[in-house]
Amino acid sequence: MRISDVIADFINELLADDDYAVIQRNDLAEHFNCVPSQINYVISTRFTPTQGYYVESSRGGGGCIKIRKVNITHSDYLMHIINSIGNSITAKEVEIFVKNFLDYNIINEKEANLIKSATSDKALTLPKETKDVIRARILKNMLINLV
Amino acid sequence: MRISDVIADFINELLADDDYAVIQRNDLAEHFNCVPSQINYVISTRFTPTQGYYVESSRGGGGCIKIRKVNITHSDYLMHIINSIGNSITAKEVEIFVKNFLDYNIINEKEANLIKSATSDKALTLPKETKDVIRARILKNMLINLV
DNA sequence: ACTATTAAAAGTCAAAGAAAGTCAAAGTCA
DNA sequence: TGACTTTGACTTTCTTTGACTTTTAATAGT
Repeated sequence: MRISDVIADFINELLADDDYAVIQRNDLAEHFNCVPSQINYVISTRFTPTQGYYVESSRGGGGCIKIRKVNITHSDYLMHIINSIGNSITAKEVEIFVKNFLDYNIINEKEANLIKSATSDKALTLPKETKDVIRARILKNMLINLV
Repeated sequence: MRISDVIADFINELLADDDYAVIQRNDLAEHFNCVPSQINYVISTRFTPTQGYYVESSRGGGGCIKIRKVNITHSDYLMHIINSIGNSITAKEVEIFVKNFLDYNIINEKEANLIKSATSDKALTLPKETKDVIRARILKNMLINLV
């Protein structure tokens, strides 16, 4: 069995008990006898927003990685949307999604406005191709927090 | 948990009771078993004017540090923050702002998560200089919705 | 009372330390 | 051979520590 899968299983086990797993990259790497960056690999391939996870981390003394699992059954509609978003999206498309979420009462006005303003062209002053890619990343990360 | 966070929490607790906290740097350092300058670090990273705190101190015998929480209305506070954000901001700084908004009951958990995820390094995979500039733009755009 | 001295604070700043992140090369396996 | 995995050198971020500086209240000496 791949070491990546072993580590992923370990994290999943932590997540089975609690909906947060807090790990320390170096400790975990030592525990599994691998290089620290392997942990990043595992997270970036198996704990992405598309897969229903939200990850935060902090560096420096006392730093750690926090992985949150989202309760998918709660809103598979949103999960479905998150999965359907490619790696690039326009502001217009975001607006349509947001309007639907509002219609379906998945989010409220305030949340809708937060999403729209975070992903607006006004905020993202970047070259077109980069802009739409970053927008997709932002949107997915935000949506995972609404599930 | 980081010693800096422990100290910050301690000060916040003092501030929860009263609207100012008076501490003695050396005593506090001894109490938490750290060097005195650690207290300065905590204050300069977590109790800055932009975060809504006003700090005074006096040296010499009987000297002390007085931290006051500035009391203004939510919308004034938000406007103040929006104006104080330059054209660039780090994820760490956003986190501290968000923590303060939560403390002030300006936003709820869900909104806090939305702001953090929209401005996280995870979402903004861009070169450092660009990243912090875009982050500032996103944050300001989001905050305007909360005023 | 009025200095001069002393000691008790707090402030500064840079180095060291402790995490995590990135990226590309090398390896593996279907 | 092409996609996925493993590895490691290097980078970035944040925290902790400590030596040195500055300020000022307290105290002692006249």
